[in-house]
Amino acid sequence: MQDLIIKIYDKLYRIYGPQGWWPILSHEGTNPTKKGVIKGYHPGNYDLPIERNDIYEVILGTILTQNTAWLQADKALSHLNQLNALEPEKLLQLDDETLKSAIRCAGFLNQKSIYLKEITRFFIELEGKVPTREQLLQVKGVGNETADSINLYAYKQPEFVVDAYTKRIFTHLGIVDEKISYIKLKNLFQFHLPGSIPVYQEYHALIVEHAKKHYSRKPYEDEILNEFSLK
DNA sequence: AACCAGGACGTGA
DNA sequence: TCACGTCATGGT
Repeated sequence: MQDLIIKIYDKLYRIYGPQGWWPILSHEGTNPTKKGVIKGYHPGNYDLPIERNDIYEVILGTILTQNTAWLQADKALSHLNQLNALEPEKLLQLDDETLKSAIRCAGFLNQKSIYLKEITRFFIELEGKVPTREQLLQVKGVGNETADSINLYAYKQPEFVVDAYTKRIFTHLGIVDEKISYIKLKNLFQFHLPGSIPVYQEYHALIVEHAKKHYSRKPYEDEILNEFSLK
């Protein structure tokens, strides 16, 4: 099992290369494997985000992309940027209708407009400090995956991110039961991996990249990771 | 023209 | 805890 988790990572990394997550608007993309939206990815650079507004932008993105294609979240961020609102104090000044129209393309506009302002107030109160997982989970609109995404990609903390794709791939391979909880699956990865921020960041991104290509429509056929199947 | 997208929340067993 | 309905828009 230990080798399995690492071997799968190695193979995905060999195939797809560094993913450059989390994409940031102001950083021009250089990842040729990505179609459509390559803007903002910064493969191989694990120092980002550095600037306060870039950290904030990553956080906004984690909310906007909930159950939504990144392309749409990216558009919403561009709209906010046009409104000069990729800064916490500015976003709070937007009236709700303006905010909703800016993020409409990302769906769930009524909830997400509330969530964005909630997380923004929380972000300001932090005053630059790194939030704990428990603190994040208390913010309305922040669940397990979003909390871990914020910690891993905005604050570079060692929290492994699990998403629907992760569960889909690893249940398909017969490595875990489909009813496994978020926390148990997360702990499985953290137990078998070195506590490396780049590895955590890449592994989740690689899972998403691989799943988009091979797990978006049933029946799932994964000739790439099939050699690791336990079924 | 259904199906899907880098989930979270509220509710009732 | 845990399963289930709901939230919304846009791409394929």
